[in-house]
Amino acid sequence: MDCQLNATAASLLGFLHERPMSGWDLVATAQALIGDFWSLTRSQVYRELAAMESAGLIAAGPAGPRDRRPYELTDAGRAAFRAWLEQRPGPEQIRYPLLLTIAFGRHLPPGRLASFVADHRGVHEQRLEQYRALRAEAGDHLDAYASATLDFGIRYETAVLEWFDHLPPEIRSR
Amino acid sequence: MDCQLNATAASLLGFLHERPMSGWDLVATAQALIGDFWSLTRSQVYRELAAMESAGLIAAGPAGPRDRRPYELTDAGRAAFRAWLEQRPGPEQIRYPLLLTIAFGRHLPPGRLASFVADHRGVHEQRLEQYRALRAEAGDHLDAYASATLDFGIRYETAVLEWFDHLPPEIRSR
DNA sequence: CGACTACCTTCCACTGTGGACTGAGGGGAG
DNA sequence: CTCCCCTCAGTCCACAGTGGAAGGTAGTCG
Repeated sequence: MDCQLNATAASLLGFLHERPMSGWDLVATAQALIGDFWSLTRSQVYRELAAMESAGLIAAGPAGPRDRRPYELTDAGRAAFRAWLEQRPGPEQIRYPLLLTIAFGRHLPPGRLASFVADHRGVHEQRLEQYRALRAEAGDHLDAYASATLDFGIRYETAVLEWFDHLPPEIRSR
Repeated sequence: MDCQLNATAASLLGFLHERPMSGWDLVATAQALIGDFWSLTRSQVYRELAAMESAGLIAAGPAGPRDRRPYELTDAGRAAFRAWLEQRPGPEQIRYPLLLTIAFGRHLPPGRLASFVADHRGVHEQRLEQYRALRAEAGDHLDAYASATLDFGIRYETAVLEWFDHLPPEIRSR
C-alpha cells in the first residue's frame, strides 16, 4: 500500500471520487479537465491503474462490454488521495521546443524561423479563442477552482501572444 | 548514423559548435542557456552523449583530469544538427502541479491551498527579479535570439504573477 | 448478414527525472 | 608537506512519461 503516489495516479483517484470509471473514461475526463496543464497518456493511465489496483487503492468491478473494466475507489485509495493532496505541489515544468529553435536561431537561414513562429502563433491564437469561448458559455457554472485554472490558461496564452507580437523583425518577418 | 535526433541530443550538438566540451560542461552550459524552457538532467546528457558517440556524431578527445572526457563535433554531427534544426518545432508542454492541486481544491480544507499559492507566488516573484536583473546588466550584449528567449521568461513570469494576484479569496486568502 | 467504426486495453521502445554511488583532483588547515 | 574535505566528473538504477502499433469486441448502418 504505497502512499507516495505520483501526481498522475493521484489525479485518477481524484476523478474516481465522482463515480466509478474505466481507464478509457479516465483518460477522456482527465484530458478534458486537467489536460491543459497536466499532460497524460493512455499508456500511463492504464499502467497506474494496474499498479493502484494491486496496491489496493482501487478495485475493479465486474467487466462490462468490450473488456471495459470499471474501477472504484477503496478507503485506502481515498486516504492516499488525501495524503497526496496535502503535499506541497512542486515547481512547474515547461518544455518549449520553439524556444530551443530560436535559441539556436543563428544557425538557421533568415525567414525560416519566422515561418515556425507564425505557425505557433496561430496555435496559441486558437487556444486563447477556445478558452475565451469556454469562459463565455460555461463561465457561470464553473466553480472557483475550475475558473482559476481556466484563468491561468487565458493569461498564459495572452502573454505568449504578446511575446510573439514583440519579437524583433529578424525573428518575426519572413 | 541516426538522423532523427531528439531535441535534447540536438541541443548538445548545438553547444558543441562553440568548443569541445565534456558532459559536465554541457550540463552546466545547457542549464544556464536553455534550462529555463528545456529541462535536462545529468543522466540523460551522458546517455545521449554515449549514444551519439557510437552513432559517430561526436568524437571523444583524450581524457583529461578526473576522467574528464571532452567531446567534439564530427561532420556527421554538424549535419545531424542542421537537419534537426530545420524541423518544425513541436508544441510546448506544461506540467504545473499547483494547478492540479487547485483543480482538486474542494477536497482541501480552506487556507491550505492559500499557503501553497503563497509559496509559489514567491518563487515566481524571485524568478522575475532574476530575469529582469539579467536583462538590466547583460541586456546589451545579448543577441536577438537570447534576448527573445529571455523576454519570453519575463512575460511568462509577469503573467503568472498577475494570475496569482487575481485569484479569488477562497483560494488566495489563508 | 457483413463491413465498418468506435471503443477499450495491452505492449513496447524510447525519452526524461531524481537520487545514490564511486572515485579522483585540488586547496586549505595544521 | 600531509591530510582531509569539498568539488568535479561520471555511472547506474528505478521510476515516470510519451507515442505509436497492435488486437479484440460491441454496436450500427447499409
